[in-house]
Amino acid sequence: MTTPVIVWLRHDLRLADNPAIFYAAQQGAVIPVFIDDTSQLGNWNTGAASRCWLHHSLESINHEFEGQLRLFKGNPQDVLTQLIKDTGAQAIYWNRCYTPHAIARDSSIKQTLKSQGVEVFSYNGSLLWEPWQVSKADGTAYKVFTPFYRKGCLNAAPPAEPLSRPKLTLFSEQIPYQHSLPELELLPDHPWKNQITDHWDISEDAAWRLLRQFTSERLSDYQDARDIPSLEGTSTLSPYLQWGQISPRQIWYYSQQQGNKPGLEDALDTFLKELAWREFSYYQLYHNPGITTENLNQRFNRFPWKHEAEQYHQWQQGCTGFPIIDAGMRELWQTGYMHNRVRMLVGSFLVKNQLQHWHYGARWFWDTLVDADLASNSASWQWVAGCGTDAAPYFRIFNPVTQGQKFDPDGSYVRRYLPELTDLPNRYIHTPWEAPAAVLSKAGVVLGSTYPLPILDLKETRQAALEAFSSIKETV
DNA sequence: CCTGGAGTTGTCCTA
DNA sequence: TTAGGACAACTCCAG
Repeated sequence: MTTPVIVWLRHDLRLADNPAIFYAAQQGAVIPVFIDDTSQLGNWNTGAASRCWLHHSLESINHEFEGQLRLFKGNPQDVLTQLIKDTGAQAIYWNRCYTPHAIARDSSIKQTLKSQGVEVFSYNGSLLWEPWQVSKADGTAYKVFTPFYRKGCLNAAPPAEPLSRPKLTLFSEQIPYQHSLPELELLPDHPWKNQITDHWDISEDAAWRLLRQFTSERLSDYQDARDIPSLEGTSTLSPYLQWGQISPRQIWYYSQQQGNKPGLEDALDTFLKELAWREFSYYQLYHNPGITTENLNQRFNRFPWKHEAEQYHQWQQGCTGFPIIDAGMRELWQTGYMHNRVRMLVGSFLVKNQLQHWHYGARWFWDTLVDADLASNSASWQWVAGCGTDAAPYFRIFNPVTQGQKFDPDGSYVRRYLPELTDLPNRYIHTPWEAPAAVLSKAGVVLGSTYPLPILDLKETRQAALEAFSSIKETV
């Protein structure tokens, strides 16, 4: 029997286009390993919704490994050292992670294992371009998306072509201290977990079904449909990307192949640009590891945030009295996902109408999103708050009523998540407080009882936000 | 070196 | 009813 080699899986739970598995398979009997890292990831341990997703991902990929996926819990350094000793593995393979703590953890482990004579091979399995390979002519990092993408990325060497799914020889000996999946306790002891996973088919095959369906049926309408939250206009591939059930390279090349038809140019370009936004988030996090907690624009360090526990709670629970906001927050709670446009609206509401710190929004999203991604989450919250790279201008304050009327004109998104408003006519679906008493009563709506009254005044809070933003201007 | 146009996702007021 | 301008400051980048 050949010497076994370890593949340490993290955010790359797929068999195809997985460089670590691909190259390990050429070397010997593969020991696929997943470790629930209980050391600490800098206060960013995997959130509850993501752990649900992870549970099902591991279950699914374990089938692909014929039940030979080895699960552990603990400090990866310790687990791997022990495992190498016990199995006689001579080499370990992994695909890179790009969050600050993972980079530090992996480079330390790499150094230690190498000093013990173990070969360590790491690959890019989750980005189109390595963050250190894209820079301006003067060598510094881009700060604006469009030149980053158009000049920096598109003029660089193209992403590697996806790798095929290798034939594997699997290591089959017993490892006495490995865990079963339930022993990892990834699922919360709460019925909420079922709501989340009922909405998703979690596997590498499911990711591909989604991509094929998206490119064949939905790409052509992507430009317009992606803004309408009641439609399935977006790809919803984000959680699969986050856990690596599909790779960005697979999406990049497959969608270009399928979208290479007259009339699809613009839609394809817009879709690829969304993948590039994911890249840009990782790029920003790599070059500014502090963005998970610190304002990129330090002027915001003196922004007069308020923290009102009750208002925060109303936002979290989707009880603000603004239907599009509440529908979004309840979509998040029920499905672990929220439509992109609605994410912007609830973000703007928390940060600008409520003047609460973006940290609170980022934390809640981190815990409740199945696609929670430290890079995208941090960069996007800073974007909404106005303190990030290429941020939304301070005066861009979304009006939840106007946005609701524009992007959910028939209220079908709102009604899906707020059944208590089902019978309200379209005319009042985004402004129930303006409905005459007779209309409310006919619809069975009692404001303040079956559905909340608005918790704030949009006009006043908008004005307060403009003043707060003007208070931190450089010239003042 | 300087100069000027452009930059993910809006809203409100005025004419 | 609809279109246009105001609402900052700053970075990137082509000329």
